[in-house]
Amino acid sequence: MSLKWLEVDADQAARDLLGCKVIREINGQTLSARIVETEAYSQDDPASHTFRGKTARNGSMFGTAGHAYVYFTYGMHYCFNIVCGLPDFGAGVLIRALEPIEGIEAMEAIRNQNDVRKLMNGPGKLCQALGINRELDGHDLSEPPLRLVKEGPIKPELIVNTTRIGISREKDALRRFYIKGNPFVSR
DNA sequence: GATAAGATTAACT
DNA sequence: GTTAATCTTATCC
Repeated sequence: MSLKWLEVDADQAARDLLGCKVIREINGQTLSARIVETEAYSQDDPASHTFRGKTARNGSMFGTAGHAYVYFTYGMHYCFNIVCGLPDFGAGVLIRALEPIEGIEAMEAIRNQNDVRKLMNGPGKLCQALGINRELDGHDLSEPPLRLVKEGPIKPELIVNTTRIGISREKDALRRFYIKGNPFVSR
């Protein structure tokens, strides 16, 4: 399936990604989960890694929509983004929380966490649960071992739009989106 | 070459 | 609510 539908601006992509499914194949095992919380970032936004142009770290965000941008932060966590918009414009959507579907036991083991609500309710947590690291930076999400499948759309009245979490610039921008009432949202 | 900050998390008080 | 853990990257000498 083509991921051409991600060639839209980051805010639209962040909305469209809610409800979509992420499928990870690892060690002969299949893990899957549904996107319930996202944040939009783009080159014209001072809070975005791409604001000051292309670097070795953020290069994949200037690539084709539907690919992954994975970065390492705070000395211990990875964060998973989905590139959107047109090539050469650095934009993407941070996946902040997922609702576990398949492979819950395996993920509980790797996370050392047996409460499913706390399994993938944060950007660093879901990367640990799915075994996402820098090796997947730039990966085409229409191909294994990490795929994105369109689902939804979520009804507009079920999407909550708020300020983003954990940033120091552009704190007032309403670029965080999550599914109303979903128990797997980070906060 | 040095330094400060970071799209976080878990464990405390 | 506060803080430690831990290290890469961007930015500035």
